[in-house]
Amino acid sequence: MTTLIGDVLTITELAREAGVTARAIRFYESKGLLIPRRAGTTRIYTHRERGRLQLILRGKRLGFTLTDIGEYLDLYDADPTQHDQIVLLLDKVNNRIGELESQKADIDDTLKELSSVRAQALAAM
Amino acid sequence: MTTLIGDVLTITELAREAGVTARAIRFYESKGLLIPRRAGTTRIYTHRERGRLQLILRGKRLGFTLTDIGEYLDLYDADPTQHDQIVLLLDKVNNRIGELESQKADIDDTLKELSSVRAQALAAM
DNA sequence: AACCAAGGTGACGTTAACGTCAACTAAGTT
DNA sequence: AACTTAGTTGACGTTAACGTCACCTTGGTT
Repeated sequence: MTTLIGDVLTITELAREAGVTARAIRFYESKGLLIPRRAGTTRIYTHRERGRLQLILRGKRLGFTLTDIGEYLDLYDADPTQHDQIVLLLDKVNNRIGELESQKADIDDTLKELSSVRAQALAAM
Repeated sequence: MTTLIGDVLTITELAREAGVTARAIRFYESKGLLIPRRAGTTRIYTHRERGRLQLILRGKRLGFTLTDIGEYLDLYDADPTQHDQIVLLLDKVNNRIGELESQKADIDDTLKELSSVRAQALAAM
């Protein structure tokens, strides 16, 4: 393949950079989460796609489904010039914030319990 | 069925209380995450099983697999009298704590971004 | 005795998120 | 020209976590 000029990547380069397989990246695209441009048939990835991939991976680490992540990504693309869009956007954002806040609470509860388990284990040594 | 006496529940009662299906509870048992006593063939659930079910559900909310959750539950059952067990336990606990801390960091990053999205939406109104 | 609701045990179906071929194409290499 | 190296598109396989029957059993109720 021709070496790409400028700040763009091929699928394998992006895959290695992000620590995922090329198959996974194509799969995300088939779900509409990534829409790279093409040079003929070959996919080319720019800074924008790299950012979106990072958001996808973070969403996965947080336990969201790809469908969830798709809606989440739409928040960034939503056109904030239409009033109805704004209201919808604010609603979605607030919901997501609520979800994450309660997830943080779960994590904090779990961390407390693990500290207690650890303390008991140390006491038994 | 005979009404159970004392602080114990049938599978449907536990299911309703926890907001899951009886099928799911039997499934968790088949994976070794719950081991209720039996009255004949009927499963009976005590305070202990209720607590474990809550831990299972929280683990799921946090995005862990049932296999992960199984190991996690073992941490509470581990016999802390044997030195080797303690060392292993501490290792697992510390790993889990590390995972959760980085998950919290992911959440905080996402919350910041969402706040920014929200601020921009509000500014556009 | 007849019945019925709650519970039990397989066994198969389903969705999500990829992995794994297989077969083909386009672009440099030798 | 022959070969090799990405990259592409189906198509089928796989694992996790249950849902959904279908069929059987048991303990109260009528």
